[in-house]
Amino acid sequence: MEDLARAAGTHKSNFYHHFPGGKPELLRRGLARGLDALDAVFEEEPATRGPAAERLRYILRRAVEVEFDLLPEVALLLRLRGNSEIELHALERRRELTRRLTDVVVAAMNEGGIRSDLDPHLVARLLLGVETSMTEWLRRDGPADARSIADAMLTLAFDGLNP
Amino acid sequence: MEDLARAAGTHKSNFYHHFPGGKPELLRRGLARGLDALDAVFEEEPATRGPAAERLRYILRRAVEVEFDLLPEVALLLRLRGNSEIELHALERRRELTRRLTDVVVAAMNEGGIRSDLDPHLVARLLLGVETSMTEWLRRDGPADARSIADAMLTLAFDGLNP
DNA sequence: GTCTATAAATTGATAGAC
DNA sequence: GTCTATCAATTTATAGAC
Repeated sequence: MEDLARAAGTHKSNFYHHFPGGKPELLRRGLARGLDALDAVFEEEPATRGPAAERLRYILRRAVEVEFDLLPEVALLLRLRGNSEIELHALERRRELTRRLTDVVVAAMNEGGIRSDLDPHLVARLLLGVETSMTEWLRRDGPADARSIADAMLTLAFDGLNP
Repeated sequence: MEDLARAAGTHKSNFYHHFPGGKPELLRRGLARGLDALDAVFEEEPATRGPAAERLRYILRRAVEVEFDLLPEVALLLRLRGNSEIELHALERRRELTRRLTDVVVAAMNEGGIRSDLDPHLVARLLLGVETSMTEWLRRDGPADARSIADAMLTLAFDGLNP
């Protein structure tokens, strides 16, 4: 909290004065921002219509963009342990995200848009794992932009490494 | 430390009595175990000879097995922040692992074993990201074993989702 | 609104009895 | 070797002056 107040150019006491709720509320809001942004992707028009395989591609691409925009918040989602009510609630929301992604994977399999010989829940977890693990090395000022990273990620996920 | 001592069926003081170095040494050893195990995979015979694409498949498969065997230790590698000398050293070793994996990816590309239109360093990061993110949901007593998870992961990475 | 000072709780670690 | 008691540092949070 000392470091945060310093970064904001003030003191801890002033920070608490202007920000009721303290550390737990800070965590709650950060997690909510990341989760809301990822939830919102599923509500975007291209994520709700058309072939499920295309919706899946869209969602994965937009998720990379969200990570670029909300890097600290999404990074929090990678580090949840469930050590408090706030973390438990965020974990449940993260699981709900996995379920929504799984639903799209299942739909794409049923439509024949993607291969159907893999466990859809496992596929969703692996895809979400690639996404969230990016927060470890993504930098908004890094050499690659969101689009090129999403391109590579989608090529890897859909076309595979085989030549 | 209280929780750890309790889990070991004793008290903090007794824990410190039998384990010089305290918390930092505990972290150092945990990280070293995970890193040593992953390093060792690269030294195994199938990882050192034959087509690079096959070596890559072998390394990724063995990494899943290592995660099953050393779940808590490998999970630590996902949460490094560099807040101490110990973490900085572990981060450097984790980067070295990424470099070794990148080398195999580059070799596979040069041999024509995998597609070469992607940035090899990015590919290595994405693959390592899938691996490390598994520690979030892998359970040794879970429904799937290491082999079937590795199978699915390799199918996804090499053949892709396209039908 | 912003500061200094300090309370209150947690926790990494040790002393010392037995 | 194992325990109780406690220290000491850290850190979350507040009181109260200005």
